[in-house]
Amino acid sequence: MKYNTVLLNQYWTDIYFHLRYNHHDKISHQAVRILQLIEKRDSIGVGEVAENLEVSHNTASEHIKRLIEKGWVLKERSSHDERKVHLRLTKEGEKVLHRNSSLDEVKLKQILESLPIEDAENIFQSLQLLSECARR
Amino acid sequence: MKYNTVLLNQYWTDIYFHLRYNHHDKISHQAVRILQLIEKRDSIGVGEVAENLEVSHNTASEHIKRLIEKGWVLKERSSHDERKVHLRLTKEGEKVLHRNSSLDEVKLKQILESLPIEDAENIFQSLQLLSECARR
DNA sequence: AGATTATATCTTATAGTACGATATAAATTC
DNA sequence: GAATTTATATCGTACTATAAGATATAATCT
Repeated sequence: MKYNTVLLNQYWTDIYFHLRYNHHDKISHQAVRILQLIEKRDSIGVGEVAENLEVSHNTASEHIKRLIEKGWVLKERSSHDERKVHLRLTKEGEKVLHRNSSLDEVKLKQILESLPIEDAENIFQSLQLLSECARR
Repeated sequence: MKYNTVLLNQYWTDIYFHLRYNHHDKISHQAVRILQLIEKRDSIGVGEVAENLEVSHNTASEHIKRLIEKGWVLKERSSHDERKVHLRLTKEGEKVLHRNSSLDEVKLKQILESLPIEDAENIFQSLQLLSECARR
């Protein structure tokens, strides 16, 4: 069977375009990427951020400094190896990331509640399955 | 019935985090937003871009100038009203936007082909339905 | 003690973001 | 047809983001 990934992507981008948050955060491209990385990874340091964004370690260090100044990220030194840093999001950082990458929960709920239960459950199960495959 | 939109968003962001493109485009936050807006709207001018991004018209005009310089956007004057501008994406602009908002079609295809046909079809139909609801 | 690793800071350079003021040119109103 | 409105463009200015090389520091490993 041939799958129409082009059409699937059209659905995907339409959903995000129409259901995303209308926020007023002043946030840069790299800032969102770093926040995402920190949230999705169990434990991550400055070097791994640099590697992932494909920028130099000093650039990554500067980015993180700015995110800490904004109150979105916390830095902790590893107890085993005091050179290493563990990054994690603050509550505010989680909120900012949510507004910049998730679907608006009010809009989402309205749609789900307007659908027949089996359709809503299908959406839920489909995304669950796809996310599990995506994580390998 | 209560829907767990928080969990659904976790699936959503996991999917995008793991299946997005690893691109090397140097692109800013606002540039992606404007490209998306131009692609999703039938016809859009400078003023509407400004309104949508909630920036002043001169700022929007500057953004668009830069996108034109990069070869991602084309500007055409309306034939009915020569003051108005119609913006549209170039082929290259479409590609850049795709790499910055869509799911990697190779990764997506691999996953869909690894699933039972009814699961893949369910994913397809679920996203189709959700996108239709999102567009109203 | 010396090498390596992980991160931070300083300097410099370029691009992105934003807006007020002003300009232009087409369309509309009086 | 002169005055006004509308849509967009440009100029000047200011501040932030992005990036990397050079250098520094401090912990850990050999």
